[in-house]
Amino acid sequence: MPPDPYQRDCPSRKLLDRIGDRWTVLVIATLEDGPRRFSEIRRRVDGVSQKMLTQTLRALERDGLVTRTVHAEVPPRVEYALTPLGRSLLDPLGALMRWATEHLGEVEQAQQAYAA
Amino acid sequence: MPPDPYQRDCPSRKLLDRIGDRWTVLVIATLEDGPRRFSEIRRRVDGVSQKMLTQTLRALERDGLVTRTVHAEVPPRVEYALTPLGRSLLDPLGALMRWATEHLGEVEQAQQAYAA
DNA sequence: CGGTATCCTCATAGATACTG
DNA sequence: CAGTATCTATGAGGATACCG
Repeated sequence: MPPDPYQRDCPSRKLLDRIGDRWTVLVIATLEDGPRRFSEIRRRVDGVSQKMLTQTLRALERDGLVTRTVHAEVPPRVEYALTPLGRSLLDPLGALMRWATEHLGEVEQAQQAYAA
Repeated sequence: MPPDPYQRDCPSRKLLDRIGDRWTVLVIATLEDGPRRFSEIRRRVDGVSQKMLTQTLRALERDGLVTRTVHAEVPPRVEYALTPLGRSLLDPLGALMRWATEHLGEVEQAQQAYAA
């Protein structure tokens, strides 16, 4: 029996939740073109708090989507990069982001029509 | 300037949040093969409360992704169906669900490795 | 620089009860 | 059947302070 996110206790539902998470989507996309430092990601993903970014990155690390590399320098430099598994998420998440930006106008029109 | 979900106040970010929502994903997918009644959707999406399902469906209706049709019968029959705009989300969301089910095993392995 | 720890709040999911 | 209304509590997430 394959995983079934329609079932409430199937682990795939939790996974689906996490990969659709607001910060996860943007963080993964940020790492598309190569390793990035903590502060670079934070600047790129406007509005993410340090706490949430740390939390999101830890979860991605645990799930094997991202690696964390500490360079022994002063000041410390920490770089995050996508694993092959993480890279395999780029297409699905990219499609989602593209949908949101491309269809935003239609959605806003629908909202105005609905208000009336 | 196109919508940019990296910006905290861009409406596309809210939209992205909503289409990645746990219930939204499953509800949209449930409507893939045609109109469904409220109770059918509720049974299919295991664990969703009446409140959350109503809320999710209302949001989808407002955003122009789903239509709501009340059939004047006793007992009342209410059917939900995807609009063309809603159908255009099937591919991106389907890809996301497929990713979650196909890579669940790898993620779980990574989690076990991380624990050690 | 890149965190961790703590506190606090406020949104929202869930449970429950009621209705056209 | 398909909701609405109300209450509660839980936990996501922000603010702040401190640390290696």
